[in-house]
Amino acid sequence: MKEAASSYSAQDVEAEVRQYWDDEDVYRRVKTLREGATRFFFVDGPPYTTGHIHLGTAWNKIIKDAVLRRERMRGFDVVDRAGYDMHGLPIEVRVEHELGFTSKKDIEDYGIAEFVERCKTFALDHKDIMSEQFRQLGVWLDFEDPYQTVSEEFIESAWWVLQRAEEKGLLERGHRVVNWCPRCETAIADSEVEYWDEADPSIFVKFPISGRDGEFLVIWTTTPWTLPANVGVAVDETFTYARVKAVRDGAEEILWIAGDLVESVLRKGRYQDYTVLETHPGSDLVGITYESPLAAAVPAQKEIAHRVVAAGFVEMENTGMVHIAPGHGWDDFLLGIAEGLEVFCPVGGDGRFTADAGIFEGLAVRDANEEVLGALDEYLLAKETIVHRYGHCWRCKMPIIYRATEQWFIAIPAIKEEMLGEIARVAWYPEWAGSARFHDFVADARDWCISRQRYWGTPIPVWVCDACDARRVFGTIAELEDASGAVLEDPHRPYVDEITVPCACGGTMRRVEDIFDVWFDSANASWATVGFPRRREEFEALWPADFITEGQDQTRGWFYSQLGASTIAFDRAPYRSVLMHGFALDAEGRKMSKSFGNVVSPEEVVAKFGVDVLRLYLLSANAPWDDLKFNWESVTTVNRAVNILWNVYRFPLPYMILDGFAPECGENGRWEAGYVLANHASMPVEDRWILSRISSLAAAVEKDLQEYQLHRATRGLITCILEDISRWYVQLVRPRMWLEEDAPEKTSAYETMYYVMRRLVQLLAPFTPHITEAIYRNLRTDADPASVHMLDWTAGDGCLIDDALERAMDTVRAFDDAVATARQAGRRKLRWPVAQTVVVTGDEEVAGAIEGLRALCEARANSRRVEVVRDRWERIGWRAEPVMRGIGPSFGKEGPTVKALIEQADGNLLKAALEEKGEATVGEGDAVYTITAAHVTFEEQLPADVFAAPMSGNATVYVDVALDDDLEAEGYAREVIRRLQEMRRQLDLRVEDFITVDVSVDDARVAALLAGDWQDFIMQEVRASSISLRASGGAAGATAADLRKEWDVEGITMVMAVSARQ
RNA sequence: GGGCCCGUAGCAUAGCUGGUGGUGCACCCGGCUGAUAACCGGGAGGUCGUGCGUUCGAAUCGCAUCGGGCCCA
Repeated sequence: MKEAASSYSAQDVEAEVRQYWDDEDVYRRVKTLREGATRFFFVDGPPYTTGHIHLGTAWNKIIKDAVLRRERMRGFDVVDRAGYDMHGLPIEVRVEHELGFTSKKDIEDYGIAEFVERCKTFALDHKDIMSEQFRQLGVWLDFEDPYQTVSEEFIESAWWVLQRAEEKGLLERGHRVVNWCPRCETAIADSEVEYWDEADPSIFVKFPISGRDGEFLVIWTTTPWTLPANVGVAVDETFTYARVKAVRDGAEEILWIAGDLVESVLRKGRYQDYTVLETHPGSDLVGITYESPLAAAVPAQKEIAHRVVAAGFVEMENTGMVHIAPGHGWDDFLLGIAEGLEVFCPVGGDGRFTADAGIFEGLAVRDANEEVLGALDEYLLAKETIVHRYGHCWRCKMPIIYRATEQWFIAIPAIKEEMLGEIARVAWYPEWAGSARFHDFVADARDWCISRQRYWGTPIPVWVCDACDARRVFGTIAELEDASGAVLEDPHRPYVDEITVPCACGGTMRRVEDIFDVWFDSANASWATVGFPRRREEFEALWPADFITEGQDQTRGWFYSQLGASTIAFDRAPYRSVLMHGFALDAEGRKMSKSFGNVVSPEEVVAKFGVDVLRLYLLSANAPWDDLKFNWESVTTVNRAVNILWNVYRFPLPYMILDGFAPECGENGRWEAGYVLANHASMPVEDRWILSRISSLAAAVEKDLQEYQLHRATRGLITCILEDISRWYVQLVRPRMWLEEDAPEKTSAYETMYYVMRRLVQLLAPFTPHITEAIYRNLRTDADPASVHMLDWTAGDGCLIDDALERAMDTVRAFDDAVATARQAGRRKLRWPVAQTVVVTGDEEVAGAIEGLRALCEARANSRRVEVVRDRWERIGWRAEPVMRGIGPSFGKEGPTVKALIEQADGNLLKAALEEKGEATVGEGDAVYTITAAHVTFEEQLPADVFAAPMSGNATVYVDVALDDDLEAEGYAREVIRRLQEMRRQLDLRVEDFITVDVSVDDARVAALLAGDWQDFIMQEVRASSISLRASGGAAGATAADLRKEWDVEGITMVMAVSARQ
């Protein structure tokens, strides 16, 4: 054992520990230690390899690390392979940016091979940067060999699943409306769409009804550019629609508008007057045909048979009639299929109109809005601007469009019931994450569009014959190489695109150009992480995962994609238990974002307070599943707790070292808590108490962790350090630390303190791995495991738990508080002894606790005697209070005299007389009055020097602060001692050093009080080899002293001189 | 527009199987001090987001509404 630094420096401690872990390869050794034990299969949700980690990413990995460190301590051989998500559009966009590209054409001109190579380099570089950042957070995952979605092995696992989907008939190719980014020129998933407010035109348009001149259907839209693709109008069959004659500037026209909306629509169109001619249910309108108002501008529109159809999604808003363009809307598309409407989509992948769009050809769709409005001419009934939420590409932030395209889908609805059944079998923390949130999400799930028209991703392993259109899905690279006769060096584009396969029909099969949605990559993590399908043993032994944990955003992300892929492949969920955690927000509960400037980086916190404080803060601040509102003040508070842990740890070290203390060990030389387990029955009561507390704490921590109540576990630990160890046990045990002789009480104190620290670091190790390692390494015996992280987990020593003692000690602490309050009221400092302290209570448990722990109470209260009185303490007197309401009627104008007499009377005598005879007399001579209970009430009266304070638990504490010579002498002696100790400290003396002392007191009486026994007491307490204590004015004190100070002690000047003994 | 979660003193948080609202930090006053840029006691500070309802009684249950977050449309 070495002494510890006098103040905790996170930087020093953590750097040293990290150095030790590196030098000794501790992480590997911990893993080796558990090899061969029961496996615990954890799967890391792969962060995307772009940019740096933020507080949320840090929180995520810290939760994982805390859980896994504990599982290792519990004896499991933990599968802890880190993972990275490395394909996809975000990286493509970053690389495009670096190269100054603006379109897919730029990429193709540059060369797909070169482009993909740059994407790969980007992903690999950022993977390494992030691994280093995670390591800096003390995260022990396997970053040496992480699974990477770009690896051949991983790609193969995705292929294998797609082949299963094909076998089950779940893989579909179809013409669908998808979210389309016109800049990236690809379909993007619903989950890749970000919404924010955008200003758009809000227009009301007249569609001329066929064969009825001057009669129109009125529709509303915010996307004028979709009008060239209009093929129908939807109505609700049950709504009432009005046929209205409307007048504007003298001209009349007939308009169809939903009845309730006529007024508002016509006002927007600035019509001066109108008459409702007739009303009809929507069902009557179905089948009406109309012409496109853009027929002149878009020739293709002339060929389209426009008609009114019924739909369930129409709402009583705007005009109650919905413009239908199946090529540009999801609902429109489904309705179009159902109604046999044409799917017309005159927009290309670049977001520009094609030749089918007539005069609009070549225009980017959103830019074409103005042109369309112009072409509408008199058909435009009204135009406003609306600000509404509109979707944008998550990477390039361009507004998305909806576009009907050829895509690949997984038919999720076909396996939805199975997925819901699996959700119910998984253990969710919290429960509602699965039963409510995830369940509802999956219940609404639609087909999953898995294809993207991009370059950097897992290629979709589908080959289609250019002659007969037959298709083949390859599940492994070997299978593809077999069929093609070619060797695939790299499964990425463009290499894989070069592979052709002969078709049975004699034609040639070529790969479809698409790549997978990145979510389809990470969906395979649970089997790819153990090398499936190439290697099967691990998979069969381990899968599905025992535990995963990710943020609530992954409900629609990784929790979902994994469940989907796993249901396709194995008909079951890929995880047994899931902890869903919250989001890291700023102090105001707002999302951290660069544009708000409210981002707090993990590095910032680490630089100020260290990794352990960051970890303990993140884990204790709130429940894992609640959003975390980052708060610097709370971080400071946690920092304080960690500092106190350090202080508590270092407090006994100098004494232990001085005494050459070594904890009692087993025959193998390891510490096994042998001393306390064997001797606890005979140990001092405060030792037994703290041993019980630590054991109870361990049991509580265990229970909390079983439910992933990480915040409760960590808060329990922090509270124990602060309340039980620092504020109580250390205070109680302190005197025993400097007992000179080899006393059994001292051994007991050392063994207890040692036990407390050993158990504490064991329980804290998963959460604050550095400081616990530093403490453990200093405390461990040579035969003990080298690292705290090699220890076995503990749920506490049940045999040390003594509930009754814990309750009794709670009572003593309440007593301690009450004494302090009473002393404060009596203005008697704790340093000054008092003669008597009395606890008045009718509560036998309180009485028993005080009496059972009387010596402790006396020491804490600095009281010569502590007594319990069951009913009434005889020293509490009664003060008589006159009752004027009774005195007035009885004594008339003598009332004030009686009042004064009662106030002066001895309340105790008065009360006794009244209780005995029912009446009493006050006054003397001629003025004697007889009073009864009607004239007086009694209040408690404390003797002059007694002060009271209520104590929780039906008790009151009374402290008699009166001084006699002896008490006063001790008080002054303690005042002198405290100041001499302060001087020792200023001289920076070691605990074992002796001093010589000279004290001159500017008060002869006090100097006399201190002479004799008290002088010896002072010598002993301050470790003085000689002392000269006298009244000042006599011979001058020694002139030479290491330190001389003049003190004001309770108004008396004392000059003290201290020298270290040579 | 829908689903889920959160909303308690200046800040953070406990209580949420209904019975007079706790704790920590910060603040003010006092004390202690051989852990000492620690520690202890006391005090002040709350419309438990808002409204309505159920109940003898609601922070706690129900409905509505507002604000924040994640997700979906």
